[in-house]
Formats: sequence, C-alpha cells, structure tokens
Amino acid sequence: MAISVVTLERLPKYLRILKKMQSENINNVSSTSIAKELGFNSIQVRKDLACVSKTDGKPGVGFVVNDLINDIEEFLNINHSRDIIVIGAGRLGQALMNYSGFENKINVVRAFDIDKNKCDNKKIFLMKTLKTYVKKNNISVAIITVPKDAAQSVCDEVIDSGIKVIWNFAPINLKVPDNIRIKNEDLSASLAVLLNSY
Amino acid sequence: MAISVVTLERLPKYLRILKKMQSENINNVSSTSIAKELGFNSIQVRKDLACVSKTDGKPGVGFVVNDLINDIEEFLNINHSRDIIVIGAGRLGQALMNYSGFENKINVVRAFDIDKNKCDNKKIFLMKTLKTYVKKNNISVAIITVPKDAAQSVCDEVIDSGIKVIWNFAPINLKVPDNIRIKNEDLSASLAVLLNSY
DNA sequence: TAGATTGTTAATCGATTAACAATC
DNA sequence: TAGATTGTTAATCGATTAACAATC
Repeated sequence: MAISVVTLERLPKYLRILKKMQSENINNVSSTSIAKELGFNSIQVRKDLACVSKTDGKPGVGFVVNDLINDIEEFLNINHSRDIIVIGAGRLGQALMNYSGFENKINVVRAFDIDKNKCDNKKIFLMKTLKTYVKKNNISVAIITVPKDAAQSVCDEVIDSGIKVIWNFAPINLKVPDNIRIKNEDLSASLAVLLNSY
Repeated sequence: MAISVVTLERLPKYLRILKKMQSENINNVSSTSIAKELGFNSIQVRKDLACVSKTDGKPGVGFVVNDLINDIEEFLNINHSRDIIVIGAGRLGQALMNYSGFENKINVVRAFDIDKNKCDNKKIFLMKTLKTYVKKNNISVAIITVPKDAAQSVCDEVIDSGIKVIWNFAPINLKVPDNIRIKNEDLSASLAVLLNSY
C-alpha cells in the first residue's frame, strides 16, 4: 500500500533525531525512545519505520541507527543530491535559499527574479534566463515566493519552463494542470491552528 | 465537540475565497462552488461551515458571503487586532514581518535580535528589551526564527518573558512546559511530502 | 533466565463520503 | 412548480491505539 501523508510528514522528524544520535555515536535506538523524544506513540513509530526500513528491528534491542538513516533517506528519495530553485528573490525567497533545515542533499541553488538589481547577488538571476537554466540542468522542483498578485502568472511561466513540482508560498491557491504536482503552503492556516487549538 | 485540526486548517482557505468574492460584490455562495474552487468535497465544506456559521445556509441559495466572513473571523478569533512578535531578525524573520498572507487583524509588529546592527531597522529591537515589551504590551504570541543551535535557549527566554504561544521555524523540536502552546513548523516535512506524494 | 522490545492482529476512534428528505 | 442546495443520518474509509505472542 502507498505510504500515507501523515507518515511521510513524520519521517523527517525521525531522521533529525537519528542524525543527532549518529553524531553522538549512539548505535541502537528503540521505537520507544524515538516516540518519547517526539511525544508520539511508540506503536505508531514502529509502524512508520516498518514502512521504510529494510531490516527488522531486534526485539529487546531496537534498530540500528545508521541503517535507519539510510533507509529513511532512500525512501524519501534524498539519498542523492538534488538541485531546486526559488522563484522570487524577496526576503522569503532568500531565507529559503539559506535555510539550514532541509536535508543535506537538497540544495537550493538559485533564485530567479524580474528585478535586475537583485541579480547583483551571485545566486540570483533574471527571470528570463529561467527556461534555459531549467532545461539545461534538468531542474524539476521550484519554490514560488513571489507576491500574491503575480503568483499565478509566474506559476504558469514556471510550468512552461519545464518544472514538474511546485512548492507555493504565495498566499493564494495556485491552479495547475493534472501532471504538475503542487503544494500550496498556507502559513495563515498554520497560524489559525496555533491560535485556536485547544 | 471541539473542532478538529483539519477543519481549522481549511477555514482560512474558505476565508480567502470569500473575501475575494466580497471584493467582487458577490452576495451568495454555495458549498459546491467553494468546494470546486479548492478541490474539496462539498459535503465537507458544508460540515466545516456548520461548525462555525451562526445562521444556516438557505437550500437552493447557499450562504451569505458577508455573514460567513464574519462568522469565520469570529470563530478563528481574528476579528480583533492582535500584535505578535518575531524572535530573530534574519531573512526569514523579516520575511514573516512583511508577509501579506496573514489575516488583516494579525500584525507582526516587531522583531527582536541579539545583533545590535540589525536594530537600525525601525521595527527591530535588541533581545534584552524583549521582556519589558512583552509585559507592557501584553503580547502572547511569538514566532521563533533564530538559528537551530540557539533555538532552545531562545525559546526558554521567550517563555520567561511571558509569551504563551510559540510558532517555531527553527529546524528542531523545541521542548516547552505543558502550559505553553507550540507549533514546530517543519519545512523539511513539507518538502518530503511534496517530493514523494503519489 | 528475565526484561525489553519487536511485529502483527484486532479494536477503537475520527474524518470523509454517500444517501436523502427538507426547503428556498 | 422544478432545480438547486441545504443539513443530517448512515456507511465507508483510514489512522491510531491496544493487546499479545515472539524473540533478542
């Protein structure tokens, strides 16, 4: 069965803990200890790990930290390096270019913008060079951080350039064709939950 | 019964559509049309709206746009203005200070940072002035955008200043006492879902 | 061995969707 | 009236949690 979105969302959290343990030379880990660290249920952790790990955990011992890291990275498809780009070199775009929380092999390599002045920065380029760059370097993932009103037309342009996967931070629901994968990141939804949860 | 998190997350999306309609002088809206716009199921939309709207929709007609906006805003507790602050005036912190996607009444009024040089900006202040400001202005919500390694100690300091609700963007799971509400925003989890969903 | 932890099967819980009578 | 749309009740679906035998 295909993995569920909720499990997918938990995997990076496991990965973070496992890498911390790795850096502390801890060899084995139990689902109980991972669960405790994250405030999850240990059965849930075990079920999640069962979806991705190639070797079973050992009763009484737990899992091998290094193996688990490899298995999760392979499953998440982040065991090979991957270049992604940002459209819109405003503050948010630049923040994402420098974000330290993405997995090691994910590199936000370039931002594109219509503003010539922004292109002084070594990693920011003019929007009109987008299509050539995407084709030449086989980029498939783009993050959109342009202002709301520009977002849909920029999105169309990005798709035209050959991008297949879009992560949208503009506060608008972008419409894309069926063959394009999109996630509309909704910060106001996150805030709504935070302000109102129990 | 308490509202579910998933419903809570959908409400801001409805609000966005409704406000767009309001600006276009559309008076009535059906759950079907909202659902279509967002790619949701119309029964789901109706159920969600039933949780928050004070007056029933009219069969054959739908809901009154203006009323729905008021009801959702009241429910989400964003019908009165609310000041929130940012801790860490890096690119992400500044991006959030200028983000246009939050609801009107939510104002990110100030950022705090340990770097004196950043405080040239009119809205950025030294960290050591945090506690006084929070107490004096009765601030209850803070966004943390400091580097990962500083995050937990900054978080402790923020709690000590009197903040009750924390929205953490640093890529680490912050630990807080039971009486503090926290959301660890996990961008690498979002990316994991995007790269691997179906 | 005894204790810790595993994976699996079954039970529970909650969210989504379907069906449908009511009504503007 | 006929068509559109509502709110509610029941069915389905999937995720979480509980129970437990197996085993290191």
